[in-house]
Amino acid sequence: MARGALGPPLRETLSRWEREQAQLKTSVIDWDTEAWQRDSDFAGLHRVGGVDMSFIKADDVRACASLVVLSYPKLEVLYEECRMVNLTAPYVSGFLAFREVPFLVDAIQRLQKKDPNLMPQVLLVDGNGVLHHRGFGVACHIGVLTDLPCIGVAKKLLQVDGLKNNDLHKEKIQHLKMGGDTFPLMANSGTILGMALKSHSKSSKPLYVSVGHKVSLGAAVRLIQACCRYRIPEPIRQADIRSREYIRRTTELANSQEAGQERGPEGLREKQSPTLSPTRGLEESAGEEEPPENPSPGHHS
DNA sequence: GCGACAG
DNA sequence: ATCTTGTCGC
Repeated sequence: MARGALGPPLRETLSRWEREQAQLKTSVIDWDTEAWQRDSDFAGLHRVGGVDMSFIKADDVRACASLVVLSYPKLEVLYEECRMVNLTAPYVSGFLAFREVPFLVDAIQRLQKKDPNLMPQVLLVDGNGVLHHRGFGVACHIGVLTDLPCIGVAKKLLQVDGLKNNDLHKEKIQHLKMGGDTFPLMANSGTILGMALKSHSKSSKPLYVSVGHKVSLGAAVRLIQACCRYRIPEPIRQADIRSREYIRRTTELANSQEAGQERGPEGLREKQSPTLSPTRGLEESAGEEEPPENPSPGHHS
């Protein structure tokens, strides 16, 4: 029941989500709003945030949401939070935000309350900004809800508005020579939706950078490049690493308790936040299991 | 029927 | 997103 069995209730949810995106979209600001964005060395920029979520295979409900804040330009971790959450929405391409954003915004707001001095001045988001079916990807969504400058960083091209991952596109990628090289991603309308960026000399795959909120595309690309020690910009990479590790330790703990203890449902459950107010979404998303998919065995050189 | 499908 | 080891190269 991956995509075929999604019934009428989901269809209604999707149109509700579309309306919500359209409404929030009117607040997106796609130009520089901070002085540091206009400075070639980002003078005045000291804290860059990154958010990401990791999931458990064979568990449709529990996931780990992670927020990190790194210093700039040294890219050292100043703040880190990982938290287990209960998902309320499935993943649907074009609606990623409704699956992940509530927990990430929560994390931002907790930081704001707990340690305002560590609030990031810009947030890097795993996914797209305006490079999106309706021009309102997850990076825009978080930006509007938090009022933070946000940048969308996707690892794969979302083929929308005439953008195609075809031979021409792959050829352009081949032509990217050194780290920092880019080419524009132009929609049918002539609008530049984002930039393909070779973020690291040794990576053949580019990043797809797009405006989320309160940044220009030029500043976004420059900052992403400045944050890349490896292919993935360090704030997102650290959030990813830490959330995966958190999941790994959590499932390990669960397994050891199930094996060692006869039955101890109390010890582990305490780690979850008791005060989650799930946004009204799909009630049935926590229902069934899915048989694992068998990917065809890839064989390259 | 075929292809696409951010995470 | 997740399932997964070693391997080739600097």
